[in-house]
Amino acid sequence: MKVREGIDTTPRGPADRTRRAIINAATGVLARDSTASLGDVARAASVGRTTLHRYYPDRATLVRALAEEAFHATELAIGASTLDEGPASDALRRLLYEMIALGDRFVFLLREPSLADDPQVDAAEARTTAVICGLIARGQSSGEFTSELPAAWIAEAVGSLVYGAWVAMESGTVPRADAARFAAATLLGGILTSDGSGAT
Amino acid sequence: MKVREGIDTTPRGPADRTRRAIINAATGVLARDSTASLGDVARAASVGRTTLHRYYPDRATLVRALAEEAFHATELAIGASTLDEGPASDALRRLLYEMIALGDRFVFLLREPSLADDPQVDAAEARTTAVICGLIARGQSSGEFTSELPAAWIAEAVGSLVYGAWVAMESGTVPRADAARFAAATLLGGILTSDGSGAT
DNA sequence: GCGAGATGGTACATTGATGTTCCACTTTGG
DNA sequence: CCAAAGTGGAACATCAATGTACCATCTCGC
Repeated sequence: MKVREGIDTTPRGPADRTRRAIINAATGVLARDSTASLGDVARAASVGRTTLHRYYPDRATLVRALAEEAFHATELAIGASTLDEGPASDALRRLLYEMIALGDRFVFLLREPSLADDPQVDAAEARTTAVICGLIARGQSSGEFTSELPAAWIAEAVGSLVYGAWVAMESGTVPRADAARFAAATLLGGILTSDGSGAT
Repeated sequence: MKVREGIDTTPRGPADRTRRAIINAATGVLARDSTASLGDVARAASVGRTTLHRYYPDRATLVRALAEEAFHATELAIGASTLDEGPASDALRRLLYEMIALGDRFVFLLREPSLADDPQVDAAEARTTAVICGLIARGQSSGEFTSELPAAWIAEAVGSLVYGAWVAMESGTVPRADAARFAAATLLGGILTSDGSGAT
């Protein structure tokens, strides 16, 4: 069995379809309940538990595969946001839209406890954080973004708001179509009215 | 993993001290890893596993007690923020400070999977959410806060940023002393510079 | 139709967390 | 000082999740 399989996008074999079904279902289930049993995962994927083990002998192996998939998707999202082009604020807005479109996949990375201090994951996270911090720094030196807040904090706020948007969509608090727009508006402009007066 | 101590409010019985030690330690441990074993919890509380069971026979019982404690603390925090007084923006700022000061206790509520669809918890959460939404609505009708964003979303954003601030403190990304200020600045004013020009 | 590949189900062994019981030890209040 | 309360540890029994083995079935392409 090849080591890196589930990561690539190419719709190869006919039965590799199963692998993707498992990846997708497992990400969804585990993002919502990290303590779900493998039986739950298998059921969500409409697959026998045996088959699940055939593809991913371990729970650890499965989780790792999901993490790699999720990170790959995240990197694609970052790439699709073309962070180097145009005003930093527009780039950041694009990034928020792309990250929120990741749905499950981003949230899974935040919520799976076993990934908490995994060196591989930490490294991948550091990489993407660095890219985002780069964008923030660009916006700060161009004068678009405030320099009163450290770039690292703003990067953290990006993640938090993406997470919040997911929760809000998940609970029905906010329509899926609006979530990204709301998150972007909140992060960029805050919630104060422009003049700040309390005038009615 | 050190857990904070002196949060105790009611200096009741002499050996009820143990109960508080367990509550505090357990909240800290489980907020960081919801899959931690009861042995881990007991060790963090410097208590025998037997003693832990003596106070909380069940894991479920323990978790419920922690949740009640956490919600109580949250309600105290909201109360201490005097949300009805003064400008809504100041009130919201106070709320952020208080909630971030909750530390573990707020995060635990977000991360414990078994609380996900607990009716008691949902009810308590709805109560606090309603209060926060009330504050937001007040700010919106006074013209302080934008009305372009639904109050429910802003309330969600509050929670997300509190969570983000905790993570940032936890990872050392942001000094504990600054986290609340950063979160408040981000939520209220956003990250764009006031004029929005890209002028250097 | 046939064989290869893939799947699902049953059955089983293992493991780690959990909850309980019992007992010896320490602390504390009187 | 003594009894009561509180505590920790060892030693279980239980249980759910996990991982494995085996087999029957299904569905392809040929």
